[in-house]
Amino acid sequence: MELRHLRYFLAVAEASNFTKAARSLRVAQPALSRQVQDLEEEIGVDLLKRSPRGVTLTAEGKLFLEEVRDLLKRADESVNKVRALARGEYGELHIGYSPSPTIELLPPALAAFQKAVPGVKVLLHDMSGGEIVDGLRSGTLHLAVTPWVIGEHYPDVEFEPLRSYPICAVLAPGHPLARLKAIPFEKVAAEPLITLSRKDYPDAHALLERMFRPSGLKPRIAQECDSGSSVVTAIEAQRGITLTMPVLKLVTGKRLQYRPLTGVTESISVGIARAKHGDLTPAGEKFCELLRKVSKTVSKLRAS
Amino acid sequence: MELRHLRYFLAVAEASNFTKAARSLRVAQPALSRQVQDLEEEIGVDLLKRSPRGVTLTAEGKLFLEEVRDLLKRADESVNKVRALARGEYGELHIGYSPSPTIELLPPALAAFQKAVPGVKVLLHDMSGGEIVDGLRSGTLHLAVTPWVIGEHYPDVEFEPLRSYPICAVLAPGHPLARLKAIPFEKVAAEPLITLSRKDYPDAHALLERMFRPSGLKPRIAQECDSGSSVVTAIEAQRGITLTMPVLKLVTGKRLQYRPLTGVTESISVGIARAKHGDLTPAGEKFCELLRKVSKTVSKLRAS
DNA sequence: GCAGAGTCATGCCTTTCAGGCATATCTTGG
DNA sequence: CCAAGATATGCCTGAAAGGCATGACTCTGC
Repeated sequence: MELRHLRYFLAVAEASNFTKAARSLRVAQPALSRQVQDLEEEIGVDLLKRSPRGVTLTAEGKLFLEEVRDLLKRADESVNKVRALARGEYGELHIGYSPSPTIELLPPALAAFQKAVPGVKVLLHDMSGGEIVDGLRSGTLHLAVTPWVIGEHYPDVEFEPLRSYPICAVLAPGHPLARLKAIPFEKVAAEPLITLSRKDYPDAHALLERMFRPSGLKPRIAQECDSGSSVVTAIEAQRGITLTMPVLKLVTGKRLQYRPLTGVTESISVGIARAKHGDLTPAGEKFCELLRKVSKTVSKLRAS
Repeated sequence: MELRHLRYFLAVAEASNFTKAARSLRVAQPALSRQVQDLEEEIGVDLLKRSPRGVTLTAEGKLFLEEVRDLLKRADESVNKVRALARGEYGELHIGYSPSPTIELLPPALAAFQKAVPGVKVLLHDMSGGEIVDGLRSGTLHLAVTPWVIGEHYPDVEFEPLRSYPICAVLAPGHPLARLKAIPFEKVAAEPLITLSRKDYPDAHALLERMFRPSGLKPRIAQECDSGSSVVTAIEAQRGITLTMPVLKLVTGKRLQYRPLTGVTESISVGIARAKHGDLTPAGEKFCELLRKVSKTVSKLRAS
């Protein structure tokens, strides 16, 4: 049985007439007649009652007609779905991200994406840096928007920087250093530090090492937290300070003080991470394109 | 696109390997390779990533695989449904009937049928004689189990008698004639009669005429009812008597008295009515077969 | 580093079968 | 009783599915 048989049967059933169906299918009537005969023979059931003034459906034919209509419709829909997926207009896009550091990029990009390609479901996964790398390598994530320490490499994962942020000190409002407009690195280095956990955020620790190495100093890590919000709480509780990028102001508002550092060259990039060889779906590519566009707009805005 | 393409794609996707898939499909590998190429070309999407050690699915391929699995399964099920219908093991059977007169036949036949062919839904329609004839002619009903006056003919409807019942008089318990063991027809003819309505049950009236004609007497119809239960109520209320078959005892129990008639040759048959040329589904034929079987069993039982 | 085994693709030929044309058969309507 | 219109049948052709041999490529194991 082939789809041809079903298409032919459908045409005959709808026309109640071989001759007319043959015309609409642009085949000769005998060819059509034989194909339908073959179909009936193969399934072993008479579907049509032939008469010299057309055909009528048997009870079996009526049932089969319904089934065939459904089958052909589904076949069509299946092909269209796949084509839509190929055009990036259908499917799911799993994106790993860190909420706070991506606040400048992700929300506008998401809005633009949903407007441009409403057929694609975007699934956001709030994950730590380590989980993101694992997710990309295993294929669970299609891409990630995340901070990245330039110079750190993971096999099979590549990073495309979009925004670069200087590193600043974050203090509780009452902290003695808060009186300075800019804080020299040596002063900061002496303070107890609140950091993200080494297990979940190896990058953050790699960055710390890079910052401290030239000076020969050692960081005094007072506490490791497993999320950004815990860090904020710890700082408010006067347990220490932390070093991170200034965009977090957008999240923490006036609860914490941000001060630029002097004597530090390292910076934090935020951008797109993706698997090196697992090729991205068109929807994913489109999303990257939008992220780049948003990043350009934001860069201009900040420069002016 | 033909089902062949889908079957081939499915085999390749499941084997992740053209060569093995070709073996399981019993075609040569190049033939398979080309068919899948044709499929990809037709839908315009790459479904497989070829490599020198097998194939893997693209994202589009994964989606299409799911669709194809479903499609092929449904195609298979459709054919099986139609075959089951042709074998009489699937579908619906609309049966018109009169509840009381068919009490000997229908319940046992229904039970046997549901046991033998559980895939067929039997839909019972409680209808008057006239409605049954209309239903059979229009095709709403596949068949009917109903009383029939032998000798009455309707175009396009044929009747097969299964059981034949004598006609008896039905009286309220206190009725004067109830003292007789058997009632001569002339005595009955003088009584006021309760009948079914002429509009809905032309047969019942045809039967009355046949009974009265030889004697030259005229029936005194006191009341026409539109259902058997109304007749029962009217008799209990002493409005008159009625003439019908003795099986109704099984329904009315001791509420009414049944007395045989003398001097009457007419009888009432109960059996299968069906459209003359609209051929019955196999399920319908099977049901008729069971009715005949039940009728034989009952006849033997009553004879002994 | 190379041979070998495995992969999928390509070229060429054969075979199958869908499709076209002519025509037979049947029923209905005028 | 014939014409019109329906489906089925016989015969032939051509497109395309399939088979075989082979090519191109990549891993694996020696």
